[in-house]
Amino acid sequence: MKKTLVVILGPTGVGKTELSLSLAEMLGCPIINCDSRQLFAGLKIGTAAPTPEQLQRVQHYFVSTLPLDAYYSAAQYEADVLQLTQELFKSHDALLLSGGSMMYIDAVCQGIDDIPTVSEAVRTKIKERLANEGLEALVEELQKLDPEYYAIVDKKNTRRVVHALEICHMSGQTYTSFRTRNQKPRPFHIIKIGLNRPREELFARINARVDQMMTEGLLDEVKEYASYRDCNALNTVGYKELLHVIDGEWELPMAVERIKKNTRVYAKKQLTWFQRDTSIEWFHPDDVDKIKQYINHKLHEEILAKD
RNA sequence: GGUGUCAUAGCUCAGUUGGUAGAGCAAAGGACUGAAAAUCAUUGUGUCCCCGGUUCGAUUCCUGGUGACACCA
Repeated sequence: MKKTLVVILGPTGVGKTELSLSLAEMLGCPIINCDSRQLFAGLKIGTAAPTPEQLQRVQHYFVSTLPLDAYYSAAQYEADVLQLTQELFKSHDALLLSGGSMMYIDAVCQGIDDIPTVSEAVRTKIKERLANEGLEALVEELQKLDPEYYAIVDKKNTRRVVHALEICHMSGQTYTSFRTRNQKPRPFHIIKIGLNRPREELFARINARVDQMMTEGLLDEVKEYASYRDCNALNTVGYKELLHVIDGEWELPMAVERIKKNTRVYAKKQLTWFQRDTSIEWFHPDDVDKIKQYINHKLHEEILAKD
């Protein structure tokens, strides 16, 4: 029988965690976390990570497994999840992948191109040149080294330009040559369940959740890990704003408002990304029975199709 | 009841010496392939409270009304 990965996705704060637990119990399977920040140990309150009770209810993978200063990427996540699913599918017909990190979901479901990992030396070199010569100089060089990517790249987006240039230097080839955008085949079926609510409802939940995080002690959590401020893990909504408070630059109420706003913006960004994916079947998180019915229907259908 | 001030974008307000208006916040929409909760970029038509008057023309000036606030009774 062909194995199935059930993906639960949606904007932050929509209610993925609770529904995933319920589905995991129905399917008798563990949950693979697909939230790029819940991966880091320590970021609990601010990422709304599953609670100890929830972790007890259902076995989770990739929650709090990385040190804050770890280098990690969507590509690494793809490899890690594929390896894990290979193991888990030996004892399960269905697995649950739950989270809102768009690129991580795509990495698992479609794969991302095989691009060389940039060495520390190259990364540092380009970084220095960016500081000394400015973005425009790098854009100009990219035009020479990879005109095809130059034509389509967002020339104001430092990250994109720098990364393309890093790859050119790293490999001696164009960045374009690695960008096949081919969809990689997976040895399992994929069902995507999208969760969404009316915008007002979603935003009200987000605002309330931020207040809740503050009463749970988010400020202390940020203080505790403030020394990791330069790590990517801390470049996260909720953490970056409160670091300004710790530094005495912002008043707390203002920071809380910013966290709410930035979380709302993030939620919208997620929805924009997901909207392009026509394979997603959308539900309101409260329609638990409907969702269960849909999943059972799909699982059954795919068993029949396979047999 | 009297006097005064105010009424402009979802909110707080600016402004137009009379030629139908713009900031902040909020909001909306978008891009995205090895840092992605990251990074980048786009978007302001609103009965200028209502009826009338003056005027070629009123959101702007004037009469009246309505509402809010303040003060005096």
